[in-house]
Amino acid sequence: MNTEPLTSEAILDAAEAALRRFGPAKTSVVDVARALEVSHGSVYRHFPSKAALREAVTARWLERVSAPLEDVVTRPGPASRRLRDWVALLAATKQAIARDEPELFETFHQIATGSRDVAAAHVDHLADQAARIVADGIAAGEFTDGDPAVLGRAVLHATARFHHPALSREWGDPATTAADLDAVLTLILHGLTRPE
Amino acid sequence: MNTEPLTSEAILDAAEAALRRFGPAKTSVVDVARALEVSHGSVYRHFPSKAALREAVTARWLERVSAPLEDVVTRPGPASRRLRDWVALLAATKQAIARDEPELFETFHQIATGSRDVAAAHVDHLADQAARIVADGIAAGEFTDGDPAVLGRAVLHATARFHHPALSREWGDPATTAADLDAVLTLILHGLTRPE
DNA sequence: CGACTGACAGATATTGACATTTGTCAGCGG
DNA sequence: CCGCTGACAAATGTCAATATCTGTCAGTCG
Repeated sequence: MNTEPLTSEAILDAAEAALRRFGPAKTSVVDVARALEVSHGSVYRHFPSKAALREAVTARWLERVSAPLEDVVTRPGPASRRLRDWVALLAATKQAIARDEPELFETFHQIATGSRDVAAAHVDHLADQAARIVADGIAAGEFTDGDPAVLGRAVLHATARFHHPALSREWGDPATTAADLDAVLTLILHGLTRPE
Repeated sequence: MNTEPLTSEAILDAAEAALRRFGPAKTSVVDVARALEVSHGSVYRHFPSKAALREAVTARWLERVSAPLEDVVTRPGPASRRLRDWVALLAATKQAIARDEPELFETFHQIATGSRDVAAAHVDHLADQAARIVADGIAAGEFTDGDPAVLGRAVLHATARFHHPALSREWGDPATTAADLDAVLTLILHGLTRPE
């Protein structure tokens, strides 16, 4: 048969492919093992449970979501522009996946609501990225003073409607959604209160 | 038997009581009719379907949510204070119901996701209330210029995490949640950009 | 020896016969 | 007449028998 050794990476690839094809409800560990032409017992040598396997798939997938965002965080330019682009990219990415890969998106959402750890780590990661842009803006004198950690978290919360999976049903027409997000971003950047 | 005529209001009362007692999944039209000591056929003379009946219950219940908010909209005082209180009251009301009346809350959420009309009307109503406070603030020179309708909607969207039923799972500790909402409200009212 | 298998027990999901519910309507009674 | 009833068909829900799946582990193979 196959002389290649079975790796965790190969299992993750097969698991992701199976989740894409069958969806979270219809994907069994046996399905994944069958695709790799091994017994399902072998899969359990690499992952302690089905839940752990699905979490690993989700973690890897979330990493692929946040990696391109990192570029926006570290690139040069005004913080206000980068914060706008960062949120817009985050929202566009999540919305595109919800539209084009509903199976994987549902898996992610299920795990995010089920086991808190993976989701919480992702949220912390995003909040940190936002906080770093805010910190840059404060350092450059572009933004008003404040705790970057608190402000980054607030930016993420204020834009939750446009990137939180639980609200994917609200994402109707992309143009309207983009306009609504733009209004919220303008509100965050300018604020309501008139400067003295 | 009972000589009183059967009214839509009486049916709504009975339906709400039944939903509270049995929950949305276990409440049948027959249950509602039995409580009123009529046949279930009579209920269908007042509401064309079970879905319509549940929507009517939800609409009446949503009205009871937004009525107290109206007081905050029309009362005197600075717009910034009223906007803060309005959002805080909206969030606190939704969160209290999610905690204390999970049955009714689940019914509402189910209908909100299922049939768009009732939910959309409620969202429009709330956006309008926010817009009126914003309009007051602009008229008083307290807020910067802008379209109140757009800004009211943006305020509702930016605070969705704290009152949208789909995100009720995120409402963990009330103190932390209140602090997070406070950070978002401060962000909205002050904005990030430093005034020149 | 270490990676893998395959049989196994307990947990979970599927199926299909059965019961309840939704929604309609002809007709009863005030 | 008008509001209500109750019998009914179709849709939906329930439940127990059955099948599949998860997770374990003693044993096989290279």
